[in-house]
Amino acid sequence: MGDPFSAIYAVRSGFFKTTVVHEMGHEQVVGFFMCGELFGLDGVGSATYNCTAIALEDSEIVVLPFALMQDLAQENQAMQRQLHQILCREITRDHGVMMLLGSMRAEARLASFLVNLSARFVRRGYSPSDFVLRMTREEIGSYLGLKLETVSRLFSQFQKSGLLNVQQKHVCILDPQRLQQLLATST
Amino acid sequence: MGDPFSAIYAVRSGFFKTTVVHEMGHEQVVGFFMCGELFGLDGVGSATYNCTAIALEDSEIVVLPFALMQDLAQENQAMQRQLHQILCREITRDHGVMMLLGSMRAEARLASFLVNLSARFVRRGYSPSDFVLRMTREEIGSYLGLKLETVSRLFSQFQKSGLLNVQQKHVCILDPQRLQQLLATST
DNA sequence: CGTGGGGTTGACTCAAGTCAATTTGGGTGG
DNA sequence: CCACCCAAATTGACTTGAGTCAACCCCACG
Repeated sequence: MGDPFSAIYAVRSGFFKTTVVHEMGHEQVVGFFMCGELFGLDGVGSATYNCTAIALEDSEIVVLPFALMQDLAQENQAMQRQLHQILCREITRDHGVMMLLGSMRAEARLASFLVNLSARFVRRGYSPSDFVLRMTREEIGSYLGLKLETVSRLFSQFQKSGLLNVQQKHVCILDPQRLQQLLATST
Repeated sequence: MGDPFSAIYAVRSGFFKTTVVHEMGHEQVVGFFMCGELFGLDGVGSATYNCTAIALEDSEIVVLPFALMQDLAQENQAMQRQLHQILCREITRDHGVMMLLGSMRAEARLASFLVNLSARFVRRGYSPSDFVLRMTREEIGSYLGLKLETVSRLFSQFQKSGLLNVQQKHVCILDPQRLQQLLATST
């Protein structure tokens, strides 16, 4: 954050979080990015980045100089459309998170988070039901607008009710169906 | 929402809200737009709009066909940059809302909302301290992740503590300084 | 002049936060 | 290789901020 904007970044391997900081040191996670996903888009409009990105494990990224992308977009219509799509998808993604933070109960938030992760893993050819979280409970909580204790309690509760198995960072989803249904649990 | 995407919209006069709907009817306000602001950006990436826009009073809009804007951007570098900036600003704006929803107490959320409105009014040459809300308590609540009763109570509380005067939709900010300080009230 | 949607207020409830004690497990240095 | 260390995670007891439910008021509109 604050660095002059010059490029956007594609995750080649590994796992990242992005955070924004509020007045006076309070910080919040605004996104998690895995292989094949892009971050740094928030800098496009301003002279500097508005987020800080942090690798949650050893990772590799591809640097995409934005000036170059703009030139390509100017020459090539398909490329331009692609670029706009990328920016817009970030907007839509954020709206989803706003929805989650604004109107879902803690239970539904965590369920939504897990369903989302699962979908992203499966798209990459990993198991949809068996994965390792790269982030801490505190980071999950920050992203979901919850305290770390609440996140921990919810994991335990989900486990007790047979939805999944948790062993620290290792999660195994047992009943994806019921997890999905939790999302609809209205306020 | 759901209509085929074709254009973005600039508010020429009046006031709009945009909403997204969650599984099964539950709806949330994701933005308010006044004179000079743009909405409909959420449709850029997909074939259809992801939000519904609703005028909160008699309003006029300028329709900006997106295909046309893309053509212009392709010819003109400054135009292209402008367009990217517009999209990105929406992302940054959303991050701000995520921060608000994820980590601020009810009091701070409403204060933030009022400070933001005030800044936008003053930029348009209106009074920063004296304005009429075009939206209901319920819409404010939906946007801020609060219930309408909570919003109403907060207005009363702010009034009692001399921060502002409220008379239904008419708001008069008495102590902008202290209102600003409320934002820092950490969780 | 009645009607109804929006707003206000009070009493009560409960989901999530806070504080604090304890466990787990990975990583490090002797 | 083992013992220790410490950050992360878990769990319990208690508190509290915001939600819920319900009664009532205000005022714009037909």
